[in-house]
Amino acid sequence: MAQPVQTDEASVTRPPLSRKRRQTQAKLLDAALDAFAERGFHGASVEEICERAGFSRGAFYSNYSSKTELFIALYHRAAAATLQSLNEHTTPESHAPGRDVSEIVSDMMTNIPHDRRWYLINAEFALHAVRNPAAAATLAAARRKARANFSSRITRVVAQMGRKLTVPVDDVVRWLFALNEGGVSQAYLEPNLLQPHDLTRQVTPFLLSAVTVPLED
Amino acid sequence: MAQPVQTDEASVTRPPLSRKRRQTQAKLLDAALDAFAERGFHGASVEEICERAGFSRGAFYSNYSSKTELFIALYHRAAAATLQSLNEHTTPESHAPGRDVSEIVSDMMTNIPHDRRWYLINAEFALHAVRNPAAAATLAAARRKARANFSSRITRVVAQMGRKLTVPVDDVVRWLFALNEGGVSQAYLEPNLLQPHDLTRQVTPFLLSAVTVPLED
DNA sequence: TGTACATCAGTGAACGCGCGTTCACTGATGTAC
DNA sequence: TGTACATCAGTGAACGCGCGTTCACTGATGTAC
Repeated sequence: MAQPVQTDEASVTRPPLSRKRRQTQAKLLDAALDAFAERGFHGASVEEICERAGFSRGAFYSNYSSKTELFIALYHRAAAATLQSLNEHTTPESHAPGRDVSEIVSDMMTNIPHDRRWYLINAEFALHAVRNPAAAATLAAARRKARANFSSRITRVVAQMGRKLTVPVDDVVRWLFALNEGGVSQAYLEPNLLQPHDLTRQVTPFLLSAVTVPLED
Repeated sequence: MAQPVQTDEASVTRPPLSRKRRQTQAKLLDAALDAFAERGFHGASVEEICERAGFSRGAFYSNYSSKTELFIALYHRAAAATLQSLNEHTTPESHAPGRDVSEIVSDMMTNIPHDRRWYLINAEFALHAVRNPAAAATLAAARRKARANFSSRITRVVAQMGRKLTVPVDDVVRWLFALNEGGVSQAYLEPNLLQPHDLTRQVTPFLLSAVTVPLED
């Protein structure tokens, strides 16, 4: 009865969903985004999600086989959207004149879109993933993609600015992401002291100066 | 009936707990540490905690008025223990000869005790705190204490090594904590790729070199 | 040192409610001729 | 264009179970004399 939206097994060909069905699922996912963000996975009831979306609980289970599956579908949708928005920001920054690598990379980092709801859902999924290897694999894969995006953009910018890195670019990206994650977390804890990207903006220039040198050619 | 262990209102003088009672509470807290770490706040049932501790649920409610209150008591106990262990590490590091500030601070950071259970409980509490101002205040206060500990130790070490900081020490400590939090989180997600303090150990030297200069006197 | 009584600490059965999930059903949409 | 039928999409009442919490109780510990 339920139509799994995500499946690990490939080769499970399924008839495409009707327009109506896709709309219903989108509304359920929108409602779930708000509900999970406000109350967390356990705190948000299936009934609340359905009410917000304007459907009955039966409709829910006609589209998703469980609350967990809905959460996973929501995660995938949001992760895909984030990745796409990263790919669209594809480094026009480096064309700006009179700026150095530190500033450009700092801008790249602070241009990472942030959304409180997505932060909360991501954090909850990450916490779940520490206890659950399958979820950890999903999350690690999503993060690898995001890091790969930054690795290639940073590599390009560094070369364009006539410099080179003294450590592997993948390490630098991990450091930047760790810094950003911790900084965003501090900001959400003390919202009147810090904005989400404040720490990242402050530290990234120091870090990039410390790991780049002029390209000897 | 229940004996609140923590109270915001001061001046509520209460007779001291008997030895037996303190033992019971300690056993319940020990059991809760394991149970909450393994299954999370919602996943761990009161019954499971009581079973692990070797008590009935009635004993539980004779000591704590609710599951939430137990969690908070657990958080305070663990936070106090962590802080105490930090205060005991009170910078004998700087006596070692032939080392620079970067290495010493890097050691300080990587000597922060880490415990998977405590990480999980802390992360869950932090997530809760983003949605709950009262919890945010509690958590922010605990973190301020931990940062203050590092601020004073770093200030001392930097001066002893004949250098000075180019940015406020409190900012540097925030950056180091953000980096550490993000790094530990990455490590718990990919435990076979990273150890909890790997990123911190790699980055701290870069960061400290970038923000210290020789002391001109 | 023994007795009577009060308080303390913990027991365990019962309650009740919220919530995830199921299922028999109905109206709407699509299809064949 | 109309009719008959099958499939689709969603309804909403009901189920049942797990879990947090309560409460009447009992045995252990402390106190007064």
